[in-house]
Amino acid sequence: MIINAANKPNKKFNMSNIDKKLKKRLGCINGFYTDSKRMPTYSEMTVLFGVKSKNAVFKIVSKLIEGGFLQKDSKGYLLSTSAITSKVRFLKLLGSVEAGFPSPAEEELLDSVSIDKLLIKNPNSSFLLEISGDSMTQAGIMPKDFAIVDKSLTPKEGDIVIARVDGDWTIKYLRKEDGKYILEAANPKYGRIKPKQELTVAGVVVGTIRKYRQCG
Amino acid sequence: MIINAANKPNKKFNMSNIDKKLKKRLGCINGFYTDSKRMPTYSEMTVLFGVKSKNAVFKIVSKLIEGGFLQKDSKGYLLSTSAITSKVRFLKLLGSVEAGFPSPAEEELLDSVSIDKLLIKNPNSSFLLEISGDSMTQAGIMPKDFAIVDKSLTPKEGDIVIARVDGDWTIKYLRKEDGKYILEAANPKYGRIKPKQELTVAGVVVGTIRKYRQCG
DNA sequence: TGATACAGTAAACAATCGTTCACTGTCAAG
DNA sequence: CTTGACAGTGAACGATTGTTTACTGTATCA
Repeated sequence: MIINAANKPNKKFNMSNIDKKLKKRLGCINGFYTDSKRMPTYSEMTVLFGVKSKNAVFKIVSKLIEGGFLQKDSKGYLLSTSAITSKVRFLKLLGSVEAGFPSPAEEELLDSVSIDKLLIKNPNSSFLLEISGDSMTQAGIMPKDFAIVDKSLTPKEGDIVIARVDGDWTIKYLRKEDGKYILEAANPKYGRIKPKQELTVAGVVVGTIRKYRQCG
Repeated sequence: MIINAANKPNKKFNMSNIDKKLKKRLGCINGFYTDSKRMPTYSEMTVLFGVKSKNAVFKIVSKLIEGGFLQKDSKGYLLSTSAITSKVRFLKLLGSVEAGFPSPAEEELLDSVSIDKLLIKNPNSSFLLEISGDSMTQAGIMPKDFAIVDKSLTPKEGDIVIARVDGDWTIKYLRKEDGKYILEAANPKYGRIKPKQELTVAGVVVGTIRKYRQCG
Protein backbone atom coordinates (compact mmCIF):
# COMPACT_ATOMS: atom_id res chain seq x y z
CA MET A 1 0.00 0.00 0.00
CA ILE A 2 1.64 3.15 -1.17
CA ILE A 3 0.34 6.38 0.17
CA ASN A 4 1.85 8.55 -2.53
CA ALA A 5 1.65 11.53 -0.31
CA ALA A 6 3.85 13.69 -2.45
CA ASN A 7 1.63 13.69 -5.47
CA LYS A 8 -1.81 13.84 -4.04
CA PRO A 9 -3.50 17.20 -4.40
CA ASN A 10 -3.08 19.40 -1.40
CA LYS A 11 -6.32 21.04 -0.46
CA LYS A 12 -5.65 22.08 3.05
CA PHE A 13 -2.82 24.51 2.58
CA ASN A 14 -3.73 26.37 -0.56
CA MET A 15 -2.04 29.61 0.47
CA SER A 16 -5.29 31.34 1.34
CA ASN A 17 -7.00 29.58 4.20
CA ILE A 18 -4.15 29.06 6.58
CA ASP A 19 -5.14 28.60 10.15
CA LYS A 20 -4.51 31.37 12.58
CA LYS A 21 -1.96 29.60 14.74
CA LEU A 22 0.28 28.84 11.80
CA LYS A 23 0.01 32.41 10.57
CA LYS A 24 1.03 33.75 13.92
CA ARG A 25 4.04 31.45 13.95
CA LEU A 26 5.06 32.64 10.53
CA GLY A 27 4.91 36.12 11.97
CA CYS A 28 7.26 35.02 14.72
CA ILE A 29 9.77 33.84 12.16
CA ASN A 30 9.51 37.05 10.18
CA GLY A 31 9.92 39.04 13.34
CA PHE A 32 13.04 37.11 14.21
CA TYR A 33 14.38 37.68 10.73
CA THR A 34 13.71 41.40 10.95
CA ASP A 35 15.48 41.62 14.26
CA SER A 36 18.40 39.29 13.64
CA LYS A 37 18.84 39.51 9.88
CA ARG A 38 18.97 35.74 9.68
CA MET A 39 16.64 32.80 9.91
CA PRO A 40 16.21 31.21 13.32
CA THR A 41 17.48 27.70 13.94
CA TYR A 42 15.06 24.96 14.87
CA SER A 43 16.22 25.19 18.45
CA GLU A 44 15.48 28.88 18.50
CA MET A 45 12.10 28.26 16.96
CA THR A 46 11.12 26.01 19.84
CA VAL A 47 11.34 29.14 21.96
CA LEU A 48 9.59 31.29 19.37
CA PHE A 49 6.74 28.84 18.99
CA GLY A 50 6.52 27.84 22.61
CA VAL A 51 7.07 24.15 21.99
CA LYS A 52 9.63 21.87 23.56
CA SER A 53 10.81 19.60 20.79
CA LYS A 54 12.60 20.29 17.57
CA ASN A 55 10.38 17.83 15.80
CA ALA A 56 7.34 19.98 16.49
CA VAL A 57 9.21 22.77 14.80
CA PHE A 58 10.10 20.47 11.96
CA LYS A 59 6.46 19.69 11.30
CA ILE A 60 5.39 23.29 11.52
CA VAL A 61 8.12 24.42 9.17
CA SER A 62 7.21 21.68 6.73
CA LYS A 63 3.68 22.98 6.60
CA LEU A 64 4.87 26.51 6.04
CA ILE A 65 7.06 25.32 3.20
CA GLU A 66 4.19 23.32 1.78
CA GLY A 67 2.05 26.41 1.90
CA GLY A 68 4.70 28.45 0.14
CA PHE A 69 5.41 30.77 3.05
CA LEU A 70 8.93 29.52 3.48
CA GLN A 71 11.44 28.10 1.06
CA LYS A 72 14.71 26.32 1.09
CA ASP A 73 17.53 27.41 -1.09
CA SER A 74 19.73 25.12 -3.10
CA LYS A 75 21.84 24.23 -0.10
CA GLY A 76 18.91 23.42 2.13
CA TYR A 77 18.96 26.61 4.13
CA LEU A 78 15.70 28.12 5.22
CA LEU A 79 14.58 31.21 3.37
CA SER A 80 11.65 33.44 4.20
CA THR A 81 9.41 34.18 1.27
CA SER A 82 8.76 37.61 2.69
CA ALA A 83 12.51 38.03 2.75
CA ILE A 84 12.41 37.66 -1.00
CA THR A 85 9.36 39.67 -1.88
CA SER A 86 9.63 42.50 0.61
CA LYS A 87 13.00 42.04 1.93
CA VAL A 88 13.64 43.73 5.17
CA ARG A 89 11.69 46.75 6.06
CA PHE A 90 8.04 46.01 6.55
CA LEU A 91 5.73 48.91 6.17
CA LYS A 92 2.03 48.75 6.34
CA LEU A 93 0.52 50.19 3.21
CA LEU A 94 -2.72 51.83 4.12
CA GLY A 95 -5.39 53.53 2.07
CA SER A 96 -5.35 57.07 0.88
CA VAL A 97 -5.63 59.89 3.34
CA GLU A 98 -9.02 61.21 2.51
CA ALA A 99 -10.61 57.79 2.48
CA GLY A 100 -10.58 57.37 6.20
CA PHE A 101 -7.90 56.11 8.46
CA PRO A 102 -7.64 52.44 9.20
CA SER A 103 -6.69 51.17 12.59
CA PRO A 104 -2.97 50.54 12.76
CA ALA A 105 -3.32 47.26 14.62
CA GLU A 106 -5.64 45.46 12.30
CA GLU A 107 -3.14 44.77 9.58
CA GLU A 108 -0.84 41.81 9.70
CA LEU A 109 2.85 41.76 9.07
CA LEU A 110 2.28 39.64 6.01
CA ASP A 111 0.82 42.21 3.68
CA SER A 112 3.38 44.93 4.07
CA VAL A 113 5.75 46.29 1.50
CA SER A 114 9.29 47.45 1.36
CA ILE A 115 10.07 50.83 -0.12
CA ASP A 116 13.10 49.42 -1.83
CA LYS A 117 11.09 46.72 -3.50
CA LEU A 118 8.37 49.17 -4.35
CA LEU A 119 10.63 51.55 -6.18
CA ILE A 120 13.54 49.57 -7.49
CA LYS A 121 13.15 46.98 -10.18
CA ASN A 122 16.79 46.51 -11.12
CA PRO A 123 18.94 47.09 -8.06
CA ASN A 124 22.18 46.48 -9.88
CA SER A 125 21.58 49.12 -12.52
CA SER A 126 19.99 51.72 -10.28
CA PHE A 127 21.49 54.47 -8.26
CA LEU A 128 20.51 57.44 -6.20
CA LEU A 129 21.04 61.04 -7.20
CA GLU A 130 20.52 64.20 -5.26
CA ILE A 131 18.65 66.87 -7.13
CA SER A 132 19.77 70.45 -7.23
CA GLY A 133 18.18 73.29 -9.11
CA ASP A 134 14.55 74.14 -9.58
CA SER A 135 14.00 73.05 -13.14
CA MET A 136 11.59 70.29 -12.14
CA THR A 137 9.77 71.79 -9.17
CA GLN A 138 6.53 72.02 -11.13
CA ALA A 139 6.71 68.25 -11.52
CA GLY A 140 7.01 67.87 -7.78
CA ILE A 141 10.76 67.30 -7.79
CA MET A 142 12.32 69.77 -5.44
CA PRO A 143 15.95 70.61 -4.75
CA LYS A 144 17.53 68.16 -2.30
CA ASP A 145 15.12 65.43 -3.33
CA PHE A 146 16.68 62.16 -4.36
CA ALA A 147 15.99 60.60 -7.73
CA ILE A 148 16.21 56.87 -8.27
CA VAL A 149 17.73 56.36 -11.69
CA ASP A 150 17.68 53.11 -13.62
CA LYS A 151 20.36 52.86 -16.26
CA SER A 152 19.01 49.72 -17.87
CA LEU A 153 15.67 51.13 -19.02
CA THR A 154 15.30 52.49 -22.52
CA PRO A 155 14.03 56.05 -22.30
CA LYS A 156 10.65 56.79 -23.76
CA GLU A 157 8.92 60.03 -24.59
CA GLY A 158 7.45 61.55 -21.47
CA ASP A 159 9.95 59.98 -19.12
CA ILE A 160 11.95 62.04 -16.72
CA VAL A 161 15.56 61.37 -17.56
CA ILE A 162 19.06 62.21 -16.48
CA ALA A 163 20.69 63.50 -19.63
CA ARG A 164 23.87 65.13 -20.72
CA VAL A 165 23.35 67.94 -23.14
CA ASP A 166 26.34 69.72 -24.56
CA GLY A 167 28.44 68.83 -21.59
CA ASP A 168 26.10 69.37 -18.66
CA TRP A 169 24.10 66.79 -16.75
CA THR A 170 20.50 67.75 -16.14
CA ILE A 171 17.19 66.24 -15.12
CA LYS A 172 14.43 66.95 -17.60
CA TYR A 173 11.41 65.57 -19.36
CA LEU A 174 12.18 63.69 -22.53
CA ARG A 175 10.01 65.00 -25.36
CA LYS A 176 9.86 64.52 -29.08
CA GLU A 177 9.77 67.33 -31.58
CA ASP A 178 9.99 66.94 -35.34
CA GLY A 179 10.98 63.32 -34.85
CA LYS A 180 13.93 64.26 -32.68
CA TYR A 181 14.27 63.85 -28.94
CA ILE A 182 14.55 67.08 -26.99
CA LEU A 183 14.51 67.93 -23.32
CA GLU A 184 11.99 70.04 -21.51
CA ALA A 185 12.04 71.38 -18.00
CA ALA A 186 8.90 71.39 -15.92
CA ASN A 187 9.65 74.89 -14.76
CA PRO A 188 8.48 77.25 -17.51
CA LYS A 189 11.28 79.69 -16.85
CA TYR A 190 13.62 77.17 -18.41
CA GLY A 191 12.44 76.43 -21.89
CA ARG A 192 13.04 73.48 -24.08
CA ILE A 193 16.52 72.35 -24.71
CA LYS A 194 17.38 71.36 -28.22
CA PRO A 195 20.72 69.65 -28.06
CA LYS A 196 23.26 71.06 -30.46
CA GLN A 197 24.99 67.81 -31.05
CA GLU A 198 24.94 65.23 -28.34
CA LEU A 199 22.10 63.93 -26.23
CA THR A 200 23.27 61.26 -23.88
CA VAL A 201 20.67 59.80 -21.58
CA ALA A 202 22.26 58.28 -18.49
CA GLY A 203 19.11 56.75 -17.14
CA VAL A 204 15.41 57.02 -16.52
CA VAL A 205 14.09 58.42 -13.27
CA VAL A 206 11.87 55.69 -11.86
CA GLY A 207 11.07 57.38 -8.61
CA THR A 208 11.84 60.19 -6.25
CA ILE A 209 12.14 60.32 -2.51
CA ARG A 210 12.22 63.19 -0.11
CA LYS A 211 13.24 63.27 3.50
CA TYR A 212 11.78 65.64 6.04
CA ARG A 213 12.90 65.96 9.60
CA GLN A 214 16.59 65.41 8.97
CA CYS A 215 17.08 64.99 12.68
CA GLY A 216 16.42 61.29 12.41
CA MET B 1 55.87 35.17 28.48
CA ILE B 2 52.40 36.42 27.96
CA ILE B 3 51.64 38.09 24.68
CA ASN B 4 48.43 39.71 25.90
CA ALA B 5 47.20 40.00 22.39
CA ALA B 6 43.69 40.92 23.32
CA ASN B 7 44.59 44.12 25.08
CA LYS B 8 47.34 45.53 23.01
CA PRO B 9 46.36 48.51 20.88
CA ASN B 10 45.39 47.60 17.39
CA LYS B 11 46.91 49.94 14.89
CA LYS B 12 46.71 47.97 11.74
CA PHE B 13 42.99 47.56 11.33
CA ASN B 14 41.66 50.88 12.40
CA MET B 15 38.69 50.85 10.05
CA SER B 16 40.21 53.24 7.55
CA ASN B 17 43.33 51.77 6.03
CA ILE B 18 42.23 48.31 5.15
CA ASP B 19 44.13 46.64 2.43
CA LYS B 20 42.55 46.20 -0.93
CA LYS B 21 42.38 42.43 -0.96
CA LEU B 22 40.49 42.31 2.29
CA LYS B 23 38.11 44.96 1.08
CA LYS B 24 37.36 43.03 -2.05
CA ARG B 25 36.63 39.94 -0.01
CA LEU B 26 34.26 41.86 2.17
CA GLY B 27 32.51 42.85 -1.02
CA CYS B 28 32.22 39.18 -1.94
CA ILE B 29 30.48 38.48 1.35
CA ASN B 30 28.13 41.38 0.94
CA GLY B 31 27.36 40.29 -2.59
CA PHE B 32 26.55 36.80 -1.36
CA TYR B 33 24.33 38.25 1.31
CA THR B 34 22.49 40.41 -1.20
CA ASP B 35 21.90 37.45 -3.46
CA SER B 36 21.11 34.78 -0.91
CA LYS B 37 19.68 36.80 1.97
CA ARG B 38 21.96 34.97 4.38
CA MET B 39 25.60 34.86 5.35
CA PRO B 40 27.80 32.37 3.55
CA THR B 41 29.26 29.43 5.45
CA TYR B 42 33.01 29.06 5.75
CA SER B 43 32.94 26.36 3.11
CA GLU B 44 31.14 28.67 0.73
CA MET B 45 33.60 31.42 1.48
CA THR B 46 36.50 29.26 0.35
CA VAL B 47 34.88 29.44 -3.08
CA LEU B 48 34.12 33.14 -2.76
CA PHE B 49 37.66 33.97 -1.69
CA GLY B 50 39.40 31.53 -3.97
CA VAL B 51 41.18 29.72 -1.16
CA LYS B 52 41.19 26.03 -0.42
CA SER B 53 41.05 25.72 3.33
CA LYS B 54 38.45 26.78 5.81
CA ASN B 55 41.19 27.95 8.10
CA ALA B 56 42.23 30.61 5.61
CA VAL B 57 38.64 31.78 5.70
CA PHE B 58 38.70 31.71 9.47
CA LYS B 59 41.68 34.03 9.56
CA ILE B 60 40.22 36.40 7.00
CA VAL B 61 36.92 36.58 8.80
CA SER B 62 38.69 37.21 12.08
CA LYS B 63 40.38 40.20 10.57
CA LEU B 64 37.16 41.52 9.19
CA ILE B 65 35.58 41.18 12.60
CA GLU B 66 38.57 42.86 14.19
CA GLY B 67 38.21 45.72 11.75
CA GLY B 68 34.52 46.07 12.55
CA PHE B 69 33.28 45.07 9.12
CA LEU B 70 31.64 41.94 10.37
CA GLN B 71 30.11 41.03 13.68
CA LYS B 72 28.88 38.01 15.51
CA ASP B 73 25.59 38.03 17.27
CA SER B 74 24.97 36.65 20.70
CA LYS B 75 24.74 33.09 19.42
CA GLY B 76 27.96 33.28 17.44
CA TYR B 77 26.39 33.67 14.05
CA LEU B 78 28.06 35.88 11.51
CA LEU B 79 26.42 39.20 10.84
CA SER B 80 27.32 41.69 8.17
CA THR B 81 27.72 45.21 9.42
CA SER B 82 26.36 46.50 6.14
CA ALA B 83 23.38 44.26 6.79
CA ILE B 84 22.79 46.33 9.89
CA THR B 85 23.51 49.80 8.64
CA SER B 86 22.07 49.55 5.14
CA LYS B 87 20.20 46.41 5.30
CA VAL B 88 19.44 44.91 1.99
CA ARG B 89 19.15 47.07 -1.01
CA PHE B 90 22.43 48.68 -1.87
CA LEU B 91 22.23 51.81 -3.90
CA LYS B 92 25.11 53.94 -4.83
CA LEU B 93 24.55 57.45 -3.63
CA LEU B 94 26.14 59.81 -6.08
CA GLY B 95 26.56 63.54 -6.10
CA SER B 96 24.03 66.04 -7.26
CA VAL B 97 23.09 66.23 -10.87
CA GLU B 98 24.58 69.52 -11.83
CA ALA B 99 27.88 68.75 -10.17
CA GLY B 100 29.00 66.36 -12.81
CA PHE B 101 28.32 62.71 -13.21
CA PRO B 102 30.62 60.21 -11.61
CA SER B 103 31.46 56.96 -13.25
CA PRO B 104 29.18 54.25 -11.97
CA ALA B 105 31.93 51.69 -11.64
CA GLU B 106 34.28 53.63 -9.46
CA GLU B 107 32.26 53.39 -6.32
CA GLU B 108 32.46 50.42 -4.03
CA LEU B 109 29.62 48.46 -2.60
CA LEU B 110 30.61 49.63 0.85
CA ASP B 111 29.36 53.16 0.71
CA SER B 112 25.88 52.54 -0.55
CA VAL B 113 22.64 53.19 1.22
CA SER B 114 19.25 51.63 1.50
CA ILE B 115 16.22 53.76 0.87
CA ASP B 116 14.43 52.14 3.73
CA LYS B 117 17.19 52.95 6.12
CA LEU B 118 17.50 56.43 4.71
CA LEU B 119 13.88 57.32 5.28
CA ILE B 120 12.66 55.24 8.16
CA LYS B 121 13.90 55.71 11.65
CA ASN B 122 11.29 53.76 13.55
CA PRO B 123 10.05 50.91 11.38
CA ASN B 124 7.59 49.64 13.94
CA SER B 125 5.77 52.91 14.28
CA SER B 126 5.86 53.95 10.64
CA PHE B 127 3.50 53.25 7.82
CA LEU B 128 2.86 54.22 4.25
CA LEU B 129 -0.02 56.32 3.06
CA GLU B 130 -1.15 57.15 -0.43
CA ILE B 131 -1.84 60.79 -1.00
CA SER B 132 -4.94 62.01 -2.75
CA GLY B 133 -5.98 65.57 -3.34
CA ASP B 134 -3.94 68.56 -4.32
CA SER B 135 -3.71 70.40 -1.06
CA MET B 136 0.05 69.91 -0.81
CA THR B 137 1.17 70.09 -4.43
CA GLN B 138 2.97 73.36 -3.81
CA ALA B 139 5.10 71.53 -1.28
CA GLY B 140 6.00 68.95 -3.87
CA ILE B 141 3.57 66.32 -2.63
CA MET B 142 1.45 65.26 -5.54
CA PRO B 143 -1.60 63.01 -5.69
CA LYS B 144 -0.67 59.35 -5.77
CA ASP B 145 2.57 60.03 -3.94
CA PHE B 146 3.23 57.97 -0.86
CA ALA B 147 3.90 59.55 2.48
CA ILE B 148 5.93 57.80 5.15
CA VAL B 149 4.31 58.58 8.46
CA ASP B 150 5.90 58.06 11.83
CA LYS B 151 3.44 57.81 14.67
CA SER B 152 6.01 57.97 17.43
CA LEU B 153 7.34 61.45 16.70
CA THR B 154 5.94 64.41 18.53
CA PRO B 155 4.70 66.93 15.97
CA LYS B 156 6.39 70.27 15.84
CA GLU B 157 5.46 73.52 14.20
CA GLY B 158 6.34 73.40 10.53
CA ASP B 159 6.03 69.65 10.23
CA ILE B 160 3.82 68.06 7.65
CA VAL B 161 1.37 65.97 9.58
CA ILE B 162 -1.49 63.60 9.07
CA ALA B 163 -4.26 65.06 11.14
CA ARG B 164 -7.91 64.56 11.84
CA VAL B 165 -9.85 67.77 11.94
CA ASP B 166 -13.51 67.65 12.74
CA GLY B 167 -13.84 64.13 11.46
CA ASP B 168 -11.72 64.19 8.30
CA TRP B 169 -8.17 62.96 7.82
CA THR B 170 -5.94 65.38 5.94
CA ILE B 171 -2.30 66.04 5.23
CA LYS B 172 -1.28 69.59 6.07
CA TYR B 173 1.40 71.79 7.51
CA LEU B 174 1.24 72.18 11.25
CA ARG B 175 1.34 75.86 12.16
CA LYS B 176 0.88 77.87 15.30
CA GLU B 177 -1.41 80.85 15.57
CA ASP B 178 -2.21 82.67 18.75
CA GLY B 179 -0.59 79.90 20.71
CA LYS B 180 -2.85 77.28 19.20
CA TYR B 181 -1.94 74.69 16.63
CA ILE B 182 -3.69 75.06 13.30
CA LEU B 183 -3.33 73.38 9.95
CA GLU B 184 -2.34 74.99 6.70
CA ALA B 185 -2.37 73.61 3.19
CA ALA B 186 0.45 74.35 0.83
CA ASN B 187 -2.00 75.02 -1.93
CA PRO B 188 -3.25 78.60 -1.45
CA LYS B 189 -6.69 77.75 -2.71
CA TYR B 190 -7.25 75.88 0.53
CA GLY B 191 -6.75 78.24 3.38
CA ARG B 192 -5.90 77.61 6.95
CA ILE B 193 -7.93 75.23 8.95
CA LYS B 194 -8.77 76.21 12.46
CA PRO B 195 -10.18 73.17 14.13
CA LYS B 196 -13.49 73.72 15.80
CA GLN B 197 -12.88 71.28 18.56
CA GLU B 198 -10.59 68.39 17.95
CA LEU B 199 -7.16 68.28 16.36
CA THR B 200 -5.78 64.78 16.39
CA VAL B 201 -2.40 64.31 14.81
CA ALA B 202 -1.90 60.72 13.69
CA GLY B 203 1.72 61.11 12.77
CA VAL B 204 4.44 63.20 11.26
CA VAL B 205 5.34 62.86 7.59
CA VAL B 206 9.03 62.00 7.59
CA GLY B 207 9.34 61.48 3.88
CA THR B 208 7.58 61.07 0.59
CA ILE B 209 8.19 58.76 -2.31
CA ARG B 210 6.91 58.80 -5.84
CA LYS B 211 6.97 56.08 -8.42
CA TYR B 212 7.18 56.76 -12.14
CA ARG B 213 7.01 54.15 -14.82
CA GLN B 214 4.43 51.93 -13.17
CA CYS B 215 5.24 49.25 -15.68
CA GLY B 216 7.92 47.89 -13.43
C1' DT C 1 -17.13 2.96 22.22
C1' DG C 2 -13.53 2.52 19.06
C1' DA C 3 -10.81 4.28 15.27
C1' DT C 4 -8.20 7.80 13.35
C1' DA C 5 -5.96 11.87 12.58
C1' DC C 6 -3.36 15.53 14.57
C1' DA C 7 0.02 18.21 17.77
C1' DG C 8 3.61 17.58 20.55
C1' DT C 9 7.58 15.00 23.38
C1' DA C 10 11.95 12.51 23.66
C1' DA C 11 15.83 10.47 21.98
C1' DA C 12 18.80 9.20 18.39
C1' DC C 13 21.19 9.94 13.69
C1' DA C 14 24.57 11.55 10.04
C1' DA C 15 26.12 15.77 8.21
C1' DT C 16 27.95 20.01 8.53
C1' DC C 17 29.13 23.78 11.08
C1' DG C 18 32.94 26.86 13.19
C1' DT C 19 37.24 26.25 15.37
C1' DT C 20 41.88 24.64 16.49
C1' DC C 21 46.42 22.50 15.79
C1' DA C 22 50.46 21.49 13.12
C1' DC C 23 52.79 22.49 9.06
C1' DT C 24 54.57 24.78 4.36
C1' DG C 25 55.94 28.41 1.45
C1' DT C 26 56.91 33.48 0.70
C1' DC C 27 58.37 37.95 1.36
C1' DA C 28 60.65 41.85 3.74
C1' DA C 29 63.72 43.55 7.47
C1' DG C 30 67.77 43.22 10.03
C1' DC D 1 71.91 34.43 5.51
C1' DT D 2 68.95 34.34 9.24
C1' DT D 3 64.76 35.54 11.35
C1' DG D 4 60.17 36.56 12.02
C1' DA D 5 55.68 37.70 10.35
C1' DC D 6 52.19 36.58 7.29
C1' DA D 7 48.95 33.82 4.00
C1' DG D 8 47.52 29.58 3.10
C1' DT D 9 47.04 24.07 3.28
C1' DG D 10 45.25 19.92 5.40
C1' DA D 11 43.45 17.27 8.88
C1' DA D 12 41.34 16.78 13.08
C1' DC D 13 38.00 18.30 17.05
C1' DG D 14 33.56 18.94 19.60
C1' DA D 15 29.17 21.17 18.98
C1' DT D 16 25.12 21.97 16.75
C1' DT D 17 22.48 21.58 12.92
C1' DG D 18 18.30 19.52 10.42
C1' DT D 19 16.12 15.18 10.12
C1' DT D 20 14.20 10.70 11.38
C1' DT D 21 11.94 7.26 14.26
C1' DA D 22 9.11 5.87 18.11
C1' DC D 23 5.87 7.18 21.40
C1' DT D 24 2.01 10.00 24.22
C1' DG D 25 -2.01 12.52 24.79
C1' DT D 26 -6.18 14.69 22.88
C1' DA D 27 -9.84 15.84 20.09
C1' DT D 28 -13.06 14.42 16.30
C1' DC D 29 -16.14 11.64 13.95
C1' DA D 30 -18.56 7.50 12.84
